[in-house]
Amino acid sequence: MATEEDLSLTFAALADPTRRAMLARLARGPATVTELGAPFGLAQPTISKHLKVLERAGLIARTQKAQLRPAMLQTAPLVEVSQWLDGYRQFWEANLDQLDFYITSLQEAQK
Amino acid sequence: MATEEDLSLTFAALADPTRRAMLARLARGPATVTELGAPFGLAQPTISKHLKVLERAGLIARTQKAQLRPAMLQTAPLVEVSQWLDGYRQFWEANLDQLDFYITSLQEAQK
DNA sequence: TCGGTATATAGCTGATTGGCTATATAGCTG
DNA sequence: CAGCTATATAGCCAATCAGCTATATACCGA
Repeated sequence: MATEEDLSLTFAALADPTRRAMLARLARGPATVTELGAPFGLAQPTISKHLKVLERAGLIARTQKAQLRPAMLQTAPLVEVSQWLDGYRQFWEANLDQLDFYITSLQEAQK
Repeated sequence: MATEEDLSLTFAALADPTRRAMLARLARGPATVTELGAPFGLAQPTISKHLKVLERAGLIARTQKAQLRPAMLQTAPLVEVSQWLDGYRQFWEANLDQLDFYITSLQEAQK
Protein backbone atom coordinates (compact mmCIF):
# COMPACT_ATOMS: atom_id res chain seq x y z
CA MET A 1 0.00 0.00 0.00
CA ALA A 2 1.09 3.50 -0.78
CA THR A 3 1.82 5.73 2.18
CA GLU A 4 0.82 9.37 1.96
CA GLU A 5 4.51 10.20 1.75
CA ASP A 6 4.94 7.85 -1.23
CA LEU A 7 2.07 9.46 -3.05
CA SER A 8 3.40 12.94 -2.33
CA LEU A 9 6.82 12.03 -3.70
CA THR A 10 5.29 10.46 -6.78
CA PHE A 11 2.94 13.33 -7.58
CA ALA A 12 5.71 15.85 -6.98
CA ALA A 13 7.99 13.94 -9.35
CA LEU A 14 5.25 13.84 -11.98
CA ALA A 15 4.55 17.57 -11.65
CA ASP A 16 7.50 18.49 -13.85
CA PRO A 17 7.07 18.27 -17.65
CA THR A 18 10.74 17.45 -18.19
CA ARG A 19 10.45 14.46 -15.87
CA ARG A 20 7.24 13.30 -17.52
CA ALA A 21 8.97 13.49 -20.89
CA MET A 22 11.79 11.39 -19.49
CA LEU A 23 9.32 8.75 -18.35
CA ALA A 24 7.73 8.80 -21.81
CA ARG A 25 11.15 8.17 -23.29
CA LEU A 26 11.79 5.35 -20.83
CA ALA A 27 8.51 3.74 -21.79
CA ARG A 28 10.28 2.88 -25.05
CA GLY A 29 13.11 1.16 -23.17
CA PRO A 30 16.07 1.90 -20.90
CA ALA A 31 18.22 4.92 -21.69
CA THR A 32 21.40 6.53 -20.43
CA VAL A 33 21.62 9.93 -18.76
CA THR A 34 22.98 11.50 -21.94
CA GLU A 35 20.25 9.98 -24.08
CA LEU A 36 17.58 11.12 -21.65
CA GLY A 37 18.94 14.63 -21.59
CA ALA A 38 19.38 15.04 -25.34
CA PRO A 39 15.87 16.34 -26.17
CA PHE A 40 16.09 19.17 -23.65
CA GLY A 41 18.44 22.10 -23.75
CA LEU A 42 19.47 21.42 -20.18
CA ALA A 43 22.88 21.06 -18.57
CA GLN A 44 23.95 17.53 -17.69
CA PRO A 45 23.83 18.03 -13.90
CA THR A 46 20.28 19.25 -14.27
CA ILE A 47 19.37 15.97 -15.96
CA SER A 48 21.08 13.99 -13.19
CA LYS A 49 19.07 15.96 -10.65
CA HIS A 50 15.79 15.16 -12.39
CA LEU A 51 16.75 11.51 -12.49
CA LYS A 52 17.43 11.56 -8.77
CA VAL A 53 13.94 12.91 -8.15
CA LEU A 54 12.44 10.16 -10.30
CA GLU A 55 14.58 7.56 -8.55
CA ARG A 56 13.61 8.79 -5.09
CA ALA A 57 9.97 8.43 -6.09
CA GLY A 58 10.68 4.89 -7.27
CA LEU A 59 9.67 5.76 -10.83
CA ILE A 60 12.97 4.60 -12.27
CA ALA A 61 15.66 2.10 -11.35
CA ARG A 62 19.26 2.38 -12.42
CA THR A 63 21.90 -0.12 -13.37
CA GLN A 64 25.57 0.16 -14.00
CA LYS A 65 27.26 -0.77 -17.25
CA ALA A 66 30.81 0.57 -17.45
CA GLN A 67 30.55 4.34 -17.04
CA LEU A 68 26.97 4.25 -18.22
CA ARG A 69 24.18 4.30 -15.65
CA PRO A 70 21.07 3.52 -17.69
CA ALA A 71 17.67 4.16 -16.16
CA MET A 72 14.56 2.11 -16.69
CA LEU A 73 10.95 2.67 -15.94
CA GLN A 74 9.48 1.29 -12.71
CA THR A 75 5.73 1.20 -12.64
CA ALA A 76 5.03 0.53 -8.96
CA PRO A 77 4.38 4.20 -8.11
CA LEU A 78 2.16 4.55 -11.18
CA VAL A 79 0.12 1.63 -9.90
CA GLU A 80 -0.26 3.46 -6.59
CA VAL A 81 -1.47 6.56 -8.41
CA SER A 82 -3.89 4.44 -10.39
CA GLN A 83 -5.25 2.89 -7.20
CA TRP A 84 -5.57 6.31 -5.63
CA LEU A 85 -7.50 7.46 -8.69
CA ASP A 86 -9.81 4.48 -8.36
CA GLY A 87 -11.29 6.11 -5.30
CA TYR A 88 -12.57 8.93 -7.50
CA ARG A 89 -13.35 7.11 -10.72
CA GLN A 90 -17.01 6.66 -9.80
CA PHE A 91 -17.43 10.43 -9.92
CA TRP A 92 -16.80 10.72 -13.61
CA GLU A 93 -17.57 7.27 -14.96
CA ALA A 94 -21.25 7.62 -14.05
CA ASN A 95 -21.22 11.37 -14.82
CA LEU A 96 -21.81 11.84 -11.12
CA ASP A 97 -19.72 14.93 -11.00
CA GLN A 98 -20.36 17.20 -8.05
CA LEU A 99 -21.09 19.96 -10.55
CA ASP A 100 -23.61 17.77 -12.32
CA PHE A 101 -25.24 17.13 -8.97
CA TYR A 102 -25.35 20.81 -8.25
CA ILE A 103 -26.71 21.86 -11.63
CA THR A 104 -29.28 19.09 -11.57
CA SER A 105 -30.46 20.11 -8.13
CA LEU A 106 -30.76 23.72 -9.27
CA GLN A 107 -32.82 22.67 -12.28
CA GLU A 108 -35.01 20.48 -10.09
CA ALA A 109 -35.56 23.37 -7.72
CA GLN A 110 -36.78 25.58 -10.55
CA LYS A 111 -39.63 23.32 -11.56
CA MET B 1 -6.99 17.26 -24.14
CA ALA B 2 -4.74 18.07 -21.26
CA THR B 3 -1.87 20.43 -21.96
CA GLU B 4 1.44 19.77 -20.29
CA GLU B 5 0.80 22.85 -18.19
CA ASP B 6 -2.56 21.45 -17.03
CA LEU B 7 -0.97 18.19 -16.01
CA SER B 8 1.81 19.97 -14.15
CA LEU B 9 -0.68 22.07 -12.21
CA THR B 10 -2.77 19.02 -11.38
CA PHE B 11 0.13 16.84 -10.24
CA ALA B 12 1.57 19.70 -8.20
CA ALA B 13 -1.80 20.22 -6.52
CA LEU B 14 -2.04 16.50 -5.75
CA ALA B 15 1.47 16.39 -4.33
CA ASP B 16 0.36 17.80 -0.98
CA PRO B 17 -1.26 15.43 1.55
CA THR B 18 -3.42 18.19 3.03
CA ARG B 19 -4.88 18.92 -0.39
CA ARG B 20 -5.46 15.23 -1.12
CA ALA B 21 -7.29 14.94 2.21
CA MET B 22 -9.44 17.90 1.20
CA LEU B 23 -10.35 16.19 -2.05
CA ALA B 24 -11.20 13.05 -0.11
CA ARG B 25 -13.53 15.11 2.06
CA LEU B 26 -15.10 16.72 -1.00
CA ALA B 27 -15.73 13.31 -2.49
CA ARG B 28 -18.43 13.02 0.20
CA GLY B 29 -20.04 16.27 -0.92
CA PRO B 30 -19.48 20.04 -1.00
CA ALA B 31 -17.99 21.69 2.06
CA THR B 32 -17.18 25.17 3.29
CA VAL B 33 -13.70 26.50 3.94
CA THR B 34 -14.15 26.12 7.68
CA GLU B 35 -15.40 22.54 7.34
CA LEU B 36 -12.54 21.66 5.04
CA GLY B 37 -9.98 23.12 7.40
CA ALA B 38 -11.35 21.57 10.59
CA PRO B 39 -9.42 18.25 10.46
CA PHE B 40 -6.05 19.99 10.18
CA GLY B 41 -4.42 22.17 12.77
CA LEU B 42 -3.85 24.86 10.19
CA ALA B 43 -4.65 28.57 10.21
CA GLN B 44 -7.63 29.65 8.12
CA PRO B 45 -5.60 31.58 5.52
CA THR B 46 -3.51 28.46 4.98
CA ILE B 47 -6.68 26.55 4.12
CA SER B 48 -7.75 29.28 1.71
CA LYS B 49 -4.36 29.07 0.04
CA HIS B 50 -4.67 25.31 -0.42
CA LEU B 51 -8.12 25.78 -1.89
CA LYS B 52 -6.75 28.31 -4.34
CA VAL B 53 -4.17 25.80 -5.52
CA LEU B 54 -6.89 23.18 -6.00
CA GLU B 55 -9.09 25.71 -7.78
CA ARG B 56 -6.29 26.81 -10.11
CA ALA B 57 -5.76 23.16 -11.04
CA GLY B 58 -9.49 22.86 -11.74
CA LEU B 59 -9.90 20.21 -9.07
CA ILE B 60 -12.59 22.15 -7.24
CA ALA B 61 -15.21 24.71 -8.16
CA ARG B 62 -16.66 27.23 -5.75
CA THR B 63 -20.05 28.75 -5.29
CA GLN B 64 -21.34 31.55 -3.15
CA LYS B 65 -24.05 31.18 -0.53
CA ALA B 66 -24.20 34.20 1.75
CA GLN B 67 -20.77 34.51 3.32
CA LEU B 68 -20.10 30.84 2.72
CA ARG B 69 -18.06 29.84 -0.31
CA PRO B 70 -18.47 26.06 -0.50
CA ALA B 71 -16.15 24.04 -2.68
CA MET B 72 -17.07 20.97 -4.65
CA LEU B 73 -15.05 18.34 -6.39
CA GLN B 74 -14.38 18.70 -10.11
CA THR B 75 -13.17 15.57 -11.76
CA ALA B 76 -11.97 16.85 -15.12
CA PRO B 77 -8.29 17.04 -14.09
CA LEU B 78 -8.52 13.57 -12.55
CA VAL B 79 -9.77 12.28 -15.87
CA GLU B 80 -6.72 13.86 -17.52
CA VAL B 81 -4.46 12.12 -15.04
CA SER B 82 -6.25 8.86 -15.69
CA GLN B 83 -5.77 9.28 -19.43
CA TRP B 84 -2.12 10.12 -18.92
CA LEU B 85 -1.75 6.97 -16.85
CA ASP B 86 -3.37 4.95 -19.63
CA GLY B 87 -0.20 5.44 -21.64
CA TYR B 88 1.68 3.41 -19.05
CA ARG B 89 -0.94 0.92 -17.95
CA GLN B 90 0.31 -1.72 -20.39
CA PHE B 91 3.58 -1.83 -18.48
CA TRP B 92 2.09 -3.25 -15.33
CA GLU B 93 -1.09 -4.89 -16.48
CA ALA B 94 0.83 -7.46 -18.46
CA ASN B 95 3.65 -7.54 -15.90
CA LEU B 96 5.80 -6.07 -18.62
CA ASP B 97 7.75 -3.96 -16.21
CA GLN B 98 11.10 -2.76 -17.47
CA LEU B 99 12.65 -4.45 -14.44
CA ASP B 100 10.92 -7.69 -15.31
CA PHE B 101 12.28 -7.37 -18.80
CA TYR B 102 15.75 -6.78 -17.46
CA ILE B 103 15.72 -9.63 -14.94
CA THR B 104 14.25 -12.00 -17.47
CA SER B 105 16.92 -11.11 -20.00
CA LEU B 106 19.62 -11.67 -17.37
CA GLN B 107 18.17 -15.06 -16.53
CA GLU B 108 17.94 -15.96 -20.20
CA ALA B 109 21.55 -14.95 -20.70
CA GLN B 110 22.69 -17.29 -17.93
CA LYS B 111 21.29 -20.42 -19.53
C1' DT C 1 49.34 5.51 -17.75
C1' DC C 2 46.88 9.18 -20.05
C1' DG C 3 43.12 11.21 -22.34
C1' DG C 4 38.46 11.06 -23.18
C1' DT C 5 33.71 10.02 -22.08
C1' DA C 6 29.83 9.47 -18.72
C1' DT C 7 28.02 10.72 -14.64
C1' DA C 8 27.81 12.66 -9.90
C1' DT C 9 28.50 16.19 -6.40
C1' DA C 10 29.05 20.84 -4.50
C1' DG C 11 27.50 25.05 -4.25
C1' DC C 12 25.27 29.24 -6.11
C1' DT C 13 20.84 31.75 -7.49
C1' DG C 14 16.10 33.25 -8.18
C1' DA C 15 11.45 31.51 -7.98
C1' DT C 16 7.98 28.95 -5.68
C1' DT C 17 5.88 26.83 -1.63
C1' DG C 18 3.60 26.04 2.79
C1' DG C 19 3.15 27.92 6.90
C1' DC C 20 2.21 32.02 9.82
C1' DT C 21 -0.04 36.82 11.68
C1' DA C 22 -2.51 40.88 10.80
C1' DT C 23 -5.95 42.94 8.41
C1' DA C 24 -9.59 43.67 4.98
C1' DT C 25 -14.02 42.44 2.92
C1' DA C 26 -18.57 40.76 2.72
C1' DG C 27 -22.85 39.26 4.36
C1' DC C 28 -26.05 37.95 8.29
C1' DT C 29 -28.68 39.15 12.29
C1' DG C 30 -30.17 41.54 16.28
C1' DC D 1 -26.34 50.21 11.95
C1' DA D 2 -23.36 47.22 15.04
C1' DG D 3 -21.29 43.38 15.70
C1' DC D 4 -20.50 38.65 14.52
C1' DT D 5 -19.11 35.03 11.20
C1' DA D 6 -16.83 33.42 7.00
C1' DT D 7 -13.45 34.11 3.90
C1' DA D 8 -9.77 36.57 1.29
C1' DT D 9 -5.59 39.31 0.85
C1' DA D 10 -1.04 41.14 2.12
C1' DG D 11 3.12 40.33 3.52
C1' DC D 12 6.68 37.78 6.12
C1' DC D 13 9.76 33.60 6.64
C1' DA D 14 12.23 29.21 6.06
C1' DA D 15 12.50 25.41 3.06
C1' DT D 16 12.49 23.40 -1.39
C1' DC D 17 13.17 23.55 -6.35
C1' DA D 18 14.95 23.96 -11.02
C1' DG D 19 18.35 25.76 -13.23
C1' DC D 20 23.36 26.91 -13.66
C1' DT D 21 28.96 26.41 -13.45
C1' DA D 22 32.87 24.20 -11.67
C1' DT D 23 34.78 20.19 -10.24
C1' DA D 24 35.25 15.35 -8.84
C1' DT D 25 34.86 10.46 -9.83
C1' DA D 26 34.89 6.38 -12.49
C1' DC D 27 35.74 3.65 -16.34
C1' DC D 28 37.40 2.65 -21.00
C1' DG D 29 40.81 2.41 -24.71
C1' DA D 30 45.09 3.62 -26.98
